[in-house]
Amino acid sequence: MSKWNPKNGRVILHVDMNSFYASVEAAYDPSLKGKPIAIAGNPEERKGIIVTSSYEARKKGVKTTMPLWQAKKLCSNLIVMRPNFERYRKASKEMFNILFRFTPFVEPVSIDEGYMDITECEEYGSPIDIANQIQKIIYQELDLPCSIGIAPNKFLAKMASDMKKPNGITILRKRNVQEKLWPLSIDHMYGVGEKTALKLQEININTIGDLASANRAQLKQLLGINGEKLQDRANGLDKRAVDPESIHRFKSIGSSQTLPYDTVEVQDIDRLLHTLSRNVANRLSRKDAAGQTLQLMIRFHNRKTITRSKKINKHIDKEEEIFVHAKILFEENWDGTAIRLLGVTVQDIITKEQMVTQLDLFSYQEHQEDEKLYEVMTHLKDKYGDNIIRKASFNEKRKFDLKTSFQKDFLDD
DNA sequence: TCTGGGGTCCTAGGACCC
DNA sequence: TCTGGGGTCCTAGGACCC
Repeated sequence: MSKWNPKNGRVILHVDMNSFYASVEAAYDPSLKGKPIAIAGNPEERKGIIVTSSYEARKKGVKTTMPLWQAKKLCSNLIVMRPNFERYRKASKEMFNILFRFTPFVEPVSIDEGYMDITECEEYGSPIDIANQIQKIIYQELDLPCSIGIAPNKFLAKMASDMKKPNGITILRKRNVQEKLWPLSIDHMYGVGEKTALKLQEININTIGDLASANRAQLKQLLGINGEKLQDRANGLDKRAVDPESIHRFKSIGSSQTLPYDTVEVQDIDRLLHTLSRNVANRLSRKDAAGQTLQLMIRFHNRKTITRSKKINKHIDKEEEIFVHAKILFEENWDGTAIRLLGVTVQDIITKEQMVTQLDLFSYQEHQEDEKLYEVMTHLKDKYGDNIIRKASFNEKRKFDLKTSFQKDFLDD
């Protein structure tokens, strides 16, 4: 077997579990196998939409996010189950542990899919051998089906894993892009959603091949930087590394909930805000983290949705702190009409460990500077009054530097 | 009879600083 | 009375994904 050669490039796998939640349920209760299953929320609480469905249900036209009543109309013998996230998280963990047997370069991207960089995994055989082994082990040990894409980069691997479902293994080499990728409809491209597809179709870009050869300047004008990124991908180019650490660098933690009925009752609203704040606080505490920005989402009765956020002068992680800030934002932004959904998210998250480091730096450097500046400002305010800064004209302002000339003025005094 | 909940990344305008 | 432009932070919203 040939040694690794930089010229050969990387070998990336994308492992994608097939109708994951439904498959986990069927593995748990084998009597469900071969039957049309759907995982859906409770319609009594206005959460009756399809989260996932088995292939048997999909054959009848059942699709993710479809309202439950609509799915039942298409598939009268549909077996409907509530989601059991504990069960799915456990299966997910076991699945990723199997991937880690081959390499530490595993990047989970969601509960049911992940990338692997197997460039240096020759000891386990060729890429296709490895994909076969992974698929077999996941099936034997967990009784779960998956599709695997093999390619020189993440984008192509992702597109490849989508080509054969369920239980597929697809190799997508750069030299096959023209034949295998370009004929695909533009709305099948990863990264192209409904809005972008419409925009592209308007300028006569209907396939991935059309995008690959489109006028780059026009794309940039239409979609901004994303236009160039998508065109590179359409040409099979994607330099993103498989990053096993990305899972640890989470940036926000949030919780949102649709109310069983629209409400204007302050008790209902407060109860929900407390529940959401508690959810977020619990998850922050499990990750030993805190965040500096609080975001509130309000969906009104007419589905109009707004988000309002506020940066706070400290990192927060307790239920009460989160609640108080969420409540303030709510009061500032509620027009008194009925509420459908509320969401609370903590952003700008850092771990407690990082917080200690930052605090140390702050107290030894910036804090001292701040104190000096505060003295200066107090002095100037006493001398010139409260509006000194606001009164200064543009011209005067640009001549002065708060930190230097104000201090100089003060020290010369 | 409609349309959940968890995220990430990007953009854009105004404030503010230099 | 005339008067710039670049960089960063904050906030709101949009697009996308599973």
